Amino acid sequence: MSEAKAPSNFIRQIIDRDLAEGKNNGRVVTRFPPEPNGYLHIGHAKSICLNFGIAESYGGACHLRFDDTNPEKEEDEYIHSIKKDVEWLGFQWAGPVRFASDYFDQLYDLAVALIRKGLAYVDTQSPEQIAEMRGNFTTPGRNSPHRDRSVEENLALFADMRDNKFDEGAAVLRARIDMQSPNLNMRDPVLYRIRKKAHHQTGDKWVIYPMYDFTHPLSDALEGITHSLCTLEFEDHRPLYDWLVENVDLPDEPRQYEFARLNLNFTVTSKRRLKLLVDEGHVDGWDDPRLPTLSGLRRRGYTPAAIRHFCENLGVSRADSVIDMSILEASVRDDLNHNAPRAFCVLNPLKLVIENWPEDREEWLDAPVHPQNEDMGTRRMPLTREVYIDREDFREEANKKYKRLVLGDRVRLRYGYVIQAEDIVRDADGEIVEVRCSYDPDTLGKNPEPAEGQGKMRGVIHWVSADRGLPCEVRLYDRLFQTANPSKVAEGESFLDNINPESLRVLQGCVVEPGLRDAGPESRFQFEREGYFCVDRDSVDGRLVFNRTVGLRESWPREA
RNA sequence: UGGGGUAUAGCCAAGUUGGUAAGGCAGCGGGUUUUGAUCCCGUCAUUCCCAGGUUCGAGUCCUGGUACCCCAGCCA
Repeated sequence: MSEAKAPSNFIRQIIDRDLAEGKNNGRVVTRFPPEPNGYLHIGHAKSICLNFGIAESYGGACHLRFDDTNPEKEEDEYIHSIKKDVEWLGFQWAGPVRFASDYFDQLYDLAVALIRKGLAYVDTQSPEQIAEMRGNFTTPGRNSPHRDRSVEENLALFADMRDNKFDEGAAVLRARIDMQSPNLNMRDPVLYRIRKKAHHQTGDKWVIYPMYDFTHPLSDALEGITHSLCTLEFEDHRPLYDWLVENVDLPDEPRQYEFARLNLNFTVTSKRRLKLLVDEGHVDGWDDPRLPTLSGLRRRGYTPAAIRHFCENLGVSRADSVIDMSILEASVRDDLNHNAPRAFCVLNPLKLVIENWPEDREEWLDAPVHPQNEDMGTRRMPLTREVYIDREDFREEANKKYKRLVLGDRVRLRYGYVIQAEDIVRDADGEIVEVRCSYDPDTLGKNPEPAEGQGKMRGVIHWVSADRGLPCEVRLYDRLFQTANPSKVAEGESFLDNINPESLRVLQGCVVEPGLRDAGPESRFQFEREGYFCVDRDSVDGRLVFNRTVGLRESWPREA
């Protein structure tokens, strides 16, 4: 796969300009700040590629920082999976894994400093009162009766909050900004709230937890982040981000820039919805191959390179967009086409008996591992009297557009001999259970002489020895949802109603070439003429399970 | 309804002192091929949300509209 030089985008232009102006002493430091409350998905990959990609190409650094300010939703399991996914994509964060919770002490001190400046106060109104007083789009907010408490009183109250002297919800620390602001985020936003819940990192040390709006800009400043990249919905928060950076006494002044999040059609990328699909068992866990989670894509057979290439080709802009699933699929096809070893697998076996082939003869044929890349070497496959071909590759009769085996016509067994279908055997129900054929011994590696009375060579089909082939299971996936925008639902319906009932088709009794006996989970192959597949972790010794990553592009007329 | 944003091909997306519409995916036509794949070649916006205006010249500037997205958590 060609090394894509990261295309220009408005963020890189900002950085170029900053560098030209000598800002930040020439440093470029970004961060990827997931909340450990779910698994990473393809949308996060865009952010990861952007942040790490920028650090890489500017000789800067990118931090991995867990934005763990809400102990009610966060879990260790997510921390592990997120680290694994970032590494799997091929990125390495600078320095240690960081946590916003690492800064809880400093954050507390900064909050105290804000109180001292008269820029923050403890509000002991109820949540309902606070919401009511905040006003709405058309009505300005009204000042809290506690807005003008003395610094001393605020200091004491905030200490009481920390010291567990209040019930949950009984008090919050708020910034003292402007209740009249047309931007609701500036109407004295809550900075700290009380949550009597153990935290996965800090245990029960704290009963007060800082809000995202307070934590994020200050964590950025504390880490010396220069460019803090986030998605569009945080745009309205930027004035608050700037307010905090300005009013707090820290040397670095990070800047926030927003870009459009990635949306893919026919799937969902919201942690809430993904979690629901997992929790309600609509899918087989967070790594279900139908999910756009990174672990799901990995299990599906996607490569890190394919995902990175996909993200780099997307571009970065501020326009809302929905990318076609087909573009993601194209990226993995492109990668696997170049890099996946080839193999034969018959998905829907139909027995083919070569009548003029001796019973006990077993001929090991050479085949390239990759027809366009000799460096990948060769593989050997046994040809025996009885082989399996796909039912789709045989018809009693067909028009000339059909390039497979037809009764009376000839076809090549790929990397083997040319055969001619002579007869068929049916079972009691009239179903074809066997095709009898003859082979031409003079056609290995060369085309047959045109001869009288013989059918034409219609094409090439794959096959697997009936004696030597390995039985396996193949799982064919389709899009998880039937509608392009699953979240768009009629009154009273949920996105779950848009689930595609046929998103998974399990094929039993498939047969794969014997060379794959020891293939381990996540090894990827192109099953020639079928598509790209990878070994699923459900495989057990002696019985492989394959997931179809994506089919080959098919551009032939189906009416043939 | 107040605020903040965004509109360039079927889907993304470049376009930066106004100078005559990149690239990717998809599509279409042809060639090669022991994978109906790959690969190769060609083709694919007289027009940039709409309407006016400025200008020799506008996707880029001005004016006025329209559509869509985000915000009223003690979530992130």
